[in-house]
Amino acid sequence: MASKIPSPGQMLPAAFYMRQEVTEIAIELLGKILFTRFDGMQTSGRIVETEAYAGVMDRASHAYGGRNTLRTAVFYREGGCAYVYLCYGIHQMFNIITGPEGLAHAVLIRAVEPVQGTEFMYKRFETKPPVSPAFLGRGPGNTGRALGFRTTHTGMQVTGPEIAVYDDGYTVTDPGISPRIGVDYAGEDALLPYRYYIRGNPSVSGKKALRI
DNA sequence: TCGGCGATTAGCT
DNA sequence: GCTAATCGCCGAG
Repeated sequence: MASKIPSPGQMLPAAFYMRQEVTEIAIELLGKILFTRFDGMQTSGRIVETEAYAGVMDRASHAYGGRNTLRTAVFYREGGCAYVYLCYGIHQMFNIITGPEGLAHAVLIRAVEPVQGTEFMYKRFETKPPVSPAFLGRGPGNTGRALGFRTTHTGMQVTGPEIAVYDDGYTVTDPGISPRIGVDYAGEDALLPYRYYIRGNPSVSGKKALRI
């Protein structure tokens, strides 16, 4: 599936991210191409796993309870900008802020299937034994690393030129749906069916460490 | 100012 | 199944 580079297609406009329904946006992002160009390296991957974070009412969200700090201020901006944060001191997690200004919704990109620039991705991993390309974008930490995201990219627009999302015509029918991963601290909100993925895709995370 | 901890991952038992 | 790695954030004091 990742063997050929798709035509660029149409970049999703800013209006796509400004809609109210964050779960709808998270589902529609499945199958789209996420592109980055950092430090002269162009890389892209097909989004195969996302999670929705529903603003100040969602205990799993960094904006829960209306929290508004230096780190989370970007949540309250108009949809269409990046939120990249450091997790466990190691992993750069890439999110897209959605909804109108003030709503504080976000979509976490949890996995991509590498499409373009895999040689740069391998370089970013300084990878040891050869692994399948699918491994490079499996899970949010690996996705952030493969595509070169850093926390300093927070606030950058995802409508180009450094970050962009394209629709190349790939369609997803019957996406998988489950509770979000790693948010047990969120109580009842941890049970919300806010994780979406392309069934059977080898880059989707969660499956027992099959590190091919 | 200080200390606990996290939207994770990989490697070892 | 268990845990180290690793550091900025944020609530407590």
